[in-house]
Amino acid sequence: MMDLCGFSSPRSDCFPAGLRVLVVDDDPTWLKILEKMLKKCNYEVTTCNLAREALDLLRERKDRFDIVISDVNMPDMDGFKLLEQVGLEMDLPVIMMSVDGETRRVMKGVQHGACDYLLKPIRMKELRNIWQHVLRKRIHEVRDIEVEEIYTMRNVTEQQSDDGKKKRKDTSANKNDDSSSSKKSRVVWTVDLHQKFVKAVNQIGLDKVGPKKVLDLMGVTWLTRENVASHLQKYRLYLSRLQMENELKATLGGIKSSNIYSKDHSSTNVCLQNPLSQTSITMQQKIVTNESYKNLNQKDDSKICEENMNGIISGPTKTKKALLGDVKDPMKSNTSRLSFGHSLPKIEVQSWQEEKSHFQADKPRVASIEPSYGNTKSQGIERVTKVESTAALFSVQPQLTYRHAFEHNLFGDVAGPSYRLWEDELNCFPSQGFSDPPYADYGYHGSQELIADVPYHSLNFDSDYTSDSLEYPVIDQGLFIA
DNA sequence: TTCCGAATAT
DNA sequence: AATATTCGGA
Repeated sequence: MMDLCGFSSPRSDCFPAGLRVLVVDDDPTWLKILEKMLKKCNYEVTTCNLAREALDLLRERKDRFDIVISDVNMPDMDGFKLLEQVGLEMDLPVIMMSVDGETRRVMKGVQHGACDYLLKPIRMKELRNIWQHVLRKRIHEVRDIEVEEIYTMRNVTEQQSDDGKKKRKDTSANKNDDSSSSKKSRVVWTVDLHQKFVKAVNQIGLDKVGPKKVLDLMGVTWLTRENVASHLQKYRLYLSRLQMENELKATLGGIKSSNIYSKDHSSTNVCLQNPLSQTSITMQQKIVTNESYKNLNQKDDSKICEENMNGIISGPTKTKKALLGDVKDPMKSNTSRLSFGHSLPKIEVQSWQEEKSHFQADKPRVASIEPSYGNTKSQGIERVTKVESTAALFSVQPQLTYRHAFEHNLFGDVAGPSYRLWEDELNCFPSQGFSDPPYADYGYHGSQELIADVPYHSLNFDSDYTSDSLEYPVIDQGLFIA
């Protein structure tokens, strides 16, 4: 087992004690109460009644705190915003809290990366254990590094930073660290990241995009232009493919039936079903790429998107929030559903040991899964550091990928699905299944697993999660769909 | 020189 | 499949 004291946790000597907690709440009363309670836990407490202030504090010295506890409702800045910023900039575990336990909000919190969500009134017993999140994160970090080491053992030489180019400044937060020597971790384009990307692209305009501009706009320090370029390339491919499908559909007789690519694997084939489109598209792809890309440009793509979305999403396409809306739109295309009707595949938790050996064997870093959907040869879910591949369910299957993008989410490594904050889309959640989500009342309180032998375990969670056929929303990851 | 993007490599 | 790297050309 790991030597828990091994990782350079600041003050690892007496670990849980002295945990540096930043509490953010606009209500001074709560602030006081929390402070008191936290101090009773032997934590080192800093309070703050303004989110912005908190952010400043955090930015000032990002290594000054171990964990943040923040209220959700605050006048100066939405708690979620804060959460997001923190996740982005320093990657500290953040616990959210609020009085209401409204499912949506909790979910939103979790989706935004909260590692826990506490309901007020908060009691001691809920605070006593918050250090686990810090620990969990550390474990993850260590593991990530090990994994990377193993994974990239070979390409050691690497580019020596020859001249004084602007080197990425790398927030130690982002495990992008290339410390020690030789690791160039691959960028994982999480939904989150991709969102930023698309947002930037849209802002610039398809006609004027370039990796550089996008990179700048995205403001993700550790990304490189190459990263973006690569992604952009793929994105363009995606767009043109998208457009071609559109054209095809149009050609084939304006049947704008939404269900064309419906998931019914075996069902009576709809006249437009894939075989044709598939092939012809692939065949043409190369040729058309450029052209169509340009066309796409000229057509107002929001239109296109609308077309695509018609019927897939219930209700009219919302145009509010243009940016974000547009962002996801293209991805919405007929290639996916908003929700799908299978229960979440089962995740079998592996122990650290097992997993590790997996890596060493250079075996697929994939948890055992039980895909419940059709034809897929997909692996369904990954719960490990890198996402190697997403199921190639182009036409039909939505995918759930569990990415480490959610490192610090509530469930530790068995993260939530990687759908992400499509702000307005929470509507799309199949409400029935969620009346009693695991998030709300599940807690880590009292869980000992961390210090036990199976750090990555999510005991109860698992059963909770899988037992019922909760349906999960699928956010199209367009791009991630091959 | 820096940036692009297609092609190609991993 | 997803991302990185290369390389000829603006």
